[in-house]
Amino acid sequence: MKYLIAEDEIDLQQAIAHYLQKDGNICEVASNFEEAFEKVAIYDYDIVILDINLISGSGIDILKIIKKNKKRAGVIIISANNSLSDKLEGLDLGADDYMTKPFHLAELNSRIKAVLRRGKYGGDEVIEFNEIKIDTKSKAAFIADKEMALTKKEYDLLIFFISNKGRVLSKEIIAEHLCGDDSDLLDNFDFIYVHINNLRKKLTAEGAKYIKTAYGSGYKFIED
Amino acid sequence: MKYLIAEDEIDLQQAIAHYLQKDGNICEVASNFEEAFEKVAIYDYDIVILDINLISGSGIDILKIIKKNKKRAGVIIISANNSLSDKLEGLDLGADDYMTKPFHLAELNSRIKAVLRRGKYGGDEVIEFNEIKIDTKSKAAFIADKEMALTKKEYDLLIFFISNKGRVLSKEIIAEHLCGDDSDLLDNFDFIYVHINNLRKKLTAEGAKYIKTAYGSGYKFIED
DNA sequence: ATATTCTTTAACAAGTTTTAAAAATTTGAG
DNA sequence: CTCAAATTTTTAAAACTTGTTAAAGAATAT
Repeated sequence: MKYLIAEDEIDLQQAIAHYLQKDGNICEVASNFEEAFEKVAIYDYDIVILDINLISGSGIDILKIIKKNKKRAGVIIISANNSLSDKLEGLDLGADDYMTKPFHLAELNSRIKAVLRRGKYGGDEVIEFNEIKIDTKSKAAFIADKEMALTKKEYDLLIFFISNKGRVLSKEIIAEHLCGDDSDLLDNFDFIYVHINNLRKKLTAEGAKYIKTAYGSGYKFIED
Repeated sequence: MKYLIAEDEIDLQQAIAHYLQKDGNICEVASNFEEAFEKVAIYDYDIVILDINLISGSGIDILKIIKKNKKRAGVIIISANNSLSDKLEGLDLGADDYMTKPFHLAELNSRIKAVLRRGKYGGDEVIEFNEIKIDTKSKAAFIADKEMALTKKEYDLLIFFISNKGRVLSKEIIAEHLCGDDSDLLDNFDFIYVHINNLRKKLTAEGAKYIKTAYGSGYKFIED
C-alpha cells in the first residue's frame, strides 16, 4: 500500500512512517501545507493520514483538493484538539475516519485496515468522461454504451487517466500506480507501452484518440 | 421497513437515515442512551442499528432490553473500536451482525438485507430473480420451479449474490460474509472457489450463467 | 457410526502481464 | 532537409497469476 503522511510534528510523522513501513508499505511524508498540497494533487495514495493543523495551512483544504480531484485515497484525519466541529467538517467533506491525538499506532493501524476494507467493498459511483462510462460497482467500462472488456490493469489505468485528465503522466508514475505494493523493485517500465497500446485499441473503437503521447515525458488523457 | 438508528454521532446518524429513507423506509433516530432505551422498550422495529458507545450508556444494555422484552427487531451493532470482546458479547446476546466504523453505507445496506433475509424479521419471505426463487421461511431454493438442494454455504452465497447483484464481490468479502465475523483470522480464501463452483453447477441446471467471473477482482451476479 | 458438508490440496486450464525484439515515429544536430 | 539517436508502437511468445475442477481429508451434524 502507498501512504502519504501529512504531519508537521516530525517525531510523530516518522513514528507513523516506520510503523507502516515495517509491514512493507510505501510511505511518503509531507511536513507542511505546501508539500502536502503538491503531493496530493499529483500522486495517488491508498491512504492519506492528514493532520488538520498543518504549518501554514489547514488539512481541511488538503482534503478538499483530494475530493475535488476525485482521488480515491482513503483519508484519516488526525487532530490535536477534540473539536467536534473539525471532526464533523472533515467527515462531511468525505474523510473516512478521524482520530484525536494522542493515539496508539496500533489503533491507527486498525482504522486504516477498516478503511481499506471498506474500499474493497467498493462504492457505487459512476465515472463519466465524454462517451466513456465506468461503473465502479460492477467494474464495467463502456464506450458509447458498448462494454469494452478491460483487464484489471487496463481498468486501473483508465481510471488513473481520467482522474488525472490533462496532466502528463510519466511511465514511471503510471507503473508505480498500477503495481502498487510491489513497486519497490521496478526498474524497467517498458511494459507500460503495452498496456497503453492495449487500452488505446479498446478506447479507439469509436475513433476518438483519448491518450496523447507527450514524447519524452509520458502520456496525457484529453478530450477527443 | 421500520428502523431505529441509535447513534450519537449526528452526522453518521443522519447519513444512515437518509440512505435508508431513499428506499422508502421509515427511520427513527435516538441520539443518546435514554432516547434509545425508551424507544426500544415501547415501539417495534424491523431493524435496530445500534452504536455500542452511546452517550451516557452502553448499546449492550439496549440490546439486553430488546431481547428481554422479546422484541423481534433484528439488531446490527456498530462500534468505533475493533474490540473483539465487544463483538463477541454483542453476538452472544443475540445481535444479528456487527460492523466496525467506519463503513460504507452500501455495506450496511447489504448487511441489513442479509439480516432481513434470514427470515425472522419481517423481510421478504420470497426472493425472486429471473427463474430463481428462494423461500426464506423454508430455506428452499428453486430454479425454474425445480428445487435445487443447496448446502447452507451455497444458500447464503446465493442470497449474498442476489442482494448484491451487479456488484463485483471479492473472494475476501465473500469469505468474510460466509464465515460470519470470525473472519479476522482467515488468510486462505481458496475454499471460495469450491463453493462458487458447486453453486454454479446447481444454478446452471437450466443453462443460464448467473455468476460471472471478474478475473483478478472477484465475481458478480448478473442477469443471464 | 454414518452421512453430509466444508476445507484443503493439487493438477490443470484459462487469462493476464511482462519481456523481448523488430518496425515506426519523433526529435534535434549537422 | 537529412540522418542518426532516442523514444514509442506493435506484435508475439514466455512467464506468471488466477481460476476451475475433482478428489481426499476434516469437521459437523444426524
